[in-house]
Amino acid sequence: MDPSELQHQSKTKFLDAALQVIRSKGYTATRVEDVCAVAGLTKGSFFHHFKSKEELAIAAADHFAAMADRLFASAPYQRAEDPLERLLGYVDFRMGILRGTLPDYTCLLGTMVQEAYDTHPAIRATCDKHLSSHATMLARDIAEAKARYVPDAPWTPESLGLFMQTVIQGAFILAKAKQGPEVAAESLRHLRRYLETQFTPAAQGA
Amino acid sequence: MDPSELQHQSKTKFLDAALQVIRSKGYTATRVEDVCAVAGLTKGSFFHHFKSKEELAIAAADHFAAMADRLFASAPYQRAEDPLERLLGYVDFRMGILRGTLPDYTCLLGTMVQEAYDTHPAIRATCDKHLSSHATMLARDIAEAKARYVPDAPWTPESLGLFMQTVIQGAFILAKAKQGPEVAAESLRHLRRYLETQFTPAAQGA
DNA sequence: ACCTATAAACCAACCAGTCGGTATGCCCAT
DNA sequence: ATGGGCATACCGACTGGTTGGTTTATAGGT
Repeated sequence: MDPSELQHQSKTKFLDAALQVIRSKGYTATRVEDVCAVAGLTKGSFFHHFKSKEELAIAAADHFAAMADRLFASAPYQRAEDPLERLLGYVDFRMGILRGTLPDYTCLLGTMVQEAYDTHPAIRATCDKHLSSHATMLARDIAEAKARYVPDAPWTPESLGLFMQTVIQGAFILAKAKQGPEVAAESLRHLRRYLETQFTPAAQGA
Repeated sequence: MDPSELQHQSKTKFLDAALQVIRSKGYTATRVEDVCAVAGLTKGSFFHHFKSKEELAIAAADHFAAMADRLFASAPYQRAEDPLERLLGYVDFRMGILRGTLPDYTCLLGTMVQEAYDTHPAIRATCDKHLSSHATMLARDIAEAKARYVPDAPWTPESLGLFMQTVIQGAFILAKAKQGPEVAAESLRHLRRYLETQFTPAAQGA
């Protein structure tokens, strides 16, 4: 086996373990040894691959964002020709992945940035980068749909993309409070309804 | 000075300090001694008033919710006769209180529940209780406005009240990521626009 | 021989919670 | 009115478990 592939394997184990543990307990309460236990490796190996716990958090954020990018890039709704259909497809798709336990579907970036925004600037910056880039991805479809259906709508594509992120992040908080995805799904339905109204010229308010 | 008032003073100092520190650093990263330092009191006094850090968190959540209740109960928009005007007034009012630093205007409940939902069931339950009760307060105005303007709208008042909480909580996450309230205010503008469309009979989609 | 990955024992700092003690004020019996 | 008993508020040194990070050692591939 290629040694760089071996490294890759162990590092990936740590990163996957970090996703799971941090999304359950938050960044601060996550112990390096928790991550090692879940990864099935030891601290010696951990500090061979990461120079600190904070570096793990940043790498985990990158790892998470890369996974999310692949997930959405390969989702079936992407094949729709109509940008609005893709946008609504995105919301429906997000509703569909609210499965399993809370750590399975909540967002690592939102979890970490809430805790670390003031105390760990590097983590905050990384979470911001990925959250914003996800919103920008949405903004591309939004811009296309806006040009096609409601060119005079009173919002920018960027702003609406960020609003979609806002709803998703808030939905996870309520889901945690209520211990289940139903309230999150219901919020996504409201979001979908908002998008429908905004892209329907007849109904479009000021 | 009344001794019970004295107790009240010190306990309140701890609670106010906890609001500030936990909203900056999160629950886990908050050290009891941080709270003591901000309160200007000592650990001995702290553990005289609270039996554990977790009990502080729960008391702080209650304290925060009570403050918020007073704040919104006495806000000027409450005087409007029209329930829809009160609802939109609420959103505008929330936009208006996005002032100062992030710990000044973000929500203790959302911050704590995100971190503690899995590890501290009692904290989770308390946060849920207050978040839900705030949403229920909104749902009262929503129900009145729905009856008056859009009795056949396709959502329940409870669901829309929770959605408003969702947007607010998500807005704080984005504000933390981007280090300022602008993105939160922009999300509240989208929320306001959604409310306007949903309470305008002509524009109301299925 | 050398280098990477992993292991395991170890260390020093940190921190929630404890404990012995002081101060203050109230109640009530004398 | 006074002094003893008692409860409450507070202090700050201390403790014991925890945990991020280090060090030393070993296995195995080249």
